[in-house]
Amino acid sequence: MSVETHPELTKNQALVFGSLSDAGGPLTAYAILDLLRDSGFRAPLQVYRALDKLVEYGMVHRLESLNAFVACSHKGCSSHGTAAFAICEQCGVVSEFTPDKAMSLLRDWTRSEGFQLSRTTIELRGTCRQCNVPN
Amino acid sequence: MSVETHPELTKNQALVFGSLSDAGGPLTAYAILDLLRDSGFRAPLQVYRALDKLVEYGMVHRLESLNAFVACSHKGCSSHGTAAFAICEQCGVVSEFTPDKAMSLLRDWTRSEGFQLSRTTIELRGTCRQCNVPN
DNA sequence: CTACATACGTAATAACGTAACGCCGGGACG
DNA sequence: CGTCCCGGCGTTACGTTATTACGTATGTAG
Ligand SMILES: [Zn+2]
Ligand SMILES: [Zn+2]
Ligand SMILES: [Zn+2]
Ligand SMILES: [Zn+2]
Repeated sequence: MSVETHPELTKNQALVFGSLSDAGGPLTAYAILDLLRDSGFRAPLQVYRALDKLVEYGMVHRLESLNAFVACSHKGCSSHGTAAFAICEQCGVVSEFTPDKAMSLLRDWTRSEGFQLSRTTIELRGTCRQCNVPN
Repeated sequence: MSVETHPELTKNQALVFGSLSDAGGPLTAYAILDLLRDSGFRAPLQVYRALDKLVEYGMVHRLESLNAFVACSHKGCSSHGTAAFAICEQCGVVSEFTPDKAMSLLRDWTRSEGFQLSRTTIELRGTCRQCNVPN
């Protein structure tokens, strides 16, 4: 993986990334917009443009099954491989992990099919340990 | 049109499933709606309600990264485990496969975390063999 | 008959996402 | 210096995806 030291964030990118980091969990683009109205945000595009860059930089991940975005849980966001997410349907907590062995098997399949892989989405839905306790 | 096996489908469910089967690939809910206007469909909810049931029956899968739906490629739709999808970004072809070994590793992770798994989304984006030919 | 469950039809609205326009500031380069 | 280009930005308007709310019809159990 190339070591992507990435340029200073623009003001809007920093605001959006700050919102996601502070939230400590997933936010939709429109939720971010609402959080940033006091900072001058007025339209969805301002959020989506910043999110596009942050995703490109690997600092933010998109959760396809939620139509939401979450700050990468890796400190400093040094580049990492494919991320996977466990999403609790009770409490909404999202845990990011790196499914290296599973990815290796998926890549075996893509190679055998001649499929050139560019991006992988792995999202597990269920109930986290906290929400599982019988009470 | 298409096969009907499995639970007795209602008229609307059969129409939606037929559209997806005939398409041989993913369709959005609104694309299905347009296809079925001549059959009397007038509103998105008619499509979404049918899709909900078809997904519940395992006859249709939702592609989260496309906001689209696809008929299960297992003819007869005998029950199967978690499905995974390779989506060609050039030609749009979607290949369904069963990532049993990768799922087993993902389940190892969920067990170790006490996460109770209910649904899994695995979607690979890239370029299929056809679209990869040097030419 | 009543109560409940399931499917359905329709209208309206919410939630998510993008196209198109123009403006501005900074860097390349003649 | 002037001019060109380009990335980021702000705004309007629009397109796409999904749900809420309400009412109807039908079948079945008690
Ligand atoms: Zn990450
Ligand atoms: Zn939880
Ligand atoms: Zn399937
Ligand atoms: Zn292709």
